Amino acid sequence: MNDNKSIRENIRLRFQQFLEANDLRQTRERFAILDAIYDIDGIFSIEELADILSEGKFHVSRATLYNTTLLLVQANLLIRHPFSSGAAQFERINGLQPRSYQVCNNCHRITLIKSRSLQTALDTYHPRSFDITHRIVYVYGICGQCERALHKKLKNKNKNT
Amino acid sequence: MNDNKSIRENIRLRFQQFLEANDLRQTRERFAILDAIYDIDGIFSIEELADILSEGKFHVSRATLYNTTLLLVQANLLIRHPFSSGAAQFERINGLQPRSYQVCNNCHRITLIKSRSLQTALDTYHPRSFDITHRIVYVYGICGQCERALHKKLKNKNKNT
DNA sequence: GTCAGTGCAAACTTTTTGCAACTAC
DNA sequence: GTAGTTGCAAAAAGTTTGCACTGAC
Repeated sequence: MNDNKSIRENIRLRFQQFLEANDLRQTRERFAILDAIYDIDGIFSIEELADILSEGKFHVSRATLYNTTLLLVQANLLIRHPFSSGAAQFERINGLQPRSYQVCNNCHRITLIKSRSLQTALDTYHPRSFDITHRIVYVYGICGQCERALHKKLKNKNKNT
Repeated sequence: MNDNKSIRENIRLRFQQFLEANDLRQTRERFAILDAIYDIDGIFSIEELADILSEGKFHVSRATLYNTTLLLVQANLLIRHPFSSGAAQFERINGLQPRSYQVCNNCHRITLIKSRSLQTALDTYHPRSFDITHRIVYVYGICGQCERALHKKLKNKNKNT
């Protein structure tokens, strides 16, 4: 299937339109960065993005990476996650569908939630005088694996008292 | 109403329980920071938190602030937002109720959404083997004010062509 | 040809770390 | 008394900025 290819074309077109609408130039760097981002499956940092690009023999400076990721976030082609305290973490978005993540407070593992009911529930929310570009849900908690580990730990602790 | 006071007591108790459960010490600093956070209404940075504390004549080092905010996030008494690229932005949570935010891509203004339907929709989501502590929804888009401004700008641009 | 965009490196901001002093348990 | 915590300051990590050069329009 060349579904993936057509998604890319669509993404590139949307970025192009965004640049035109905002009187910004269509540079090789900007499209190379967009392409690199759509090569990455999942969450990445600026550092990792720079690595991907240089592997592909395309060098861009830090300044340009920061500048372009900011533009992509504004263009709603990229999201910025609230995880971690160090480097910013990004993830590409295809656009309109709401994305939901399950985040474990303990092991910090992040899982994409694919709940039909949650999706439709979000779709039904329509605020007045606010033009939605995308929605993200974070469900924080303790995953099954950590739950069992913590439970075991607690049991051992009480035993020793 | 002393509702506020009882919420505080409850929060302090929950932090205390969290510390005990994790074999962590109950220090003056930790509770002072928790108190300061619950004095702040809305989003704040580490810097602002330090200011609030020193106004209250309580000095704590950066190291302790970073350490304690991390603990509070783990204890689900504090959330960390994905906004901005510089300093981390935090906000207290009372706990169980899901929180929803409307974020403007243009002016970056953040508004708390109080939608009954959105709340209940989120409440109906129950994943298997995942113990939810809290949920946050971010609805990104363009606010009415920016919408009008951008529209006007676009009109002027076309006029000049 | 002009000026927005880029690269580079330096500056700056934010966060983390090491170690001595302190204090909760 | 013994760790876990804290403060301080230094180091590291991450991001922004200034300026000269380049290339999109």
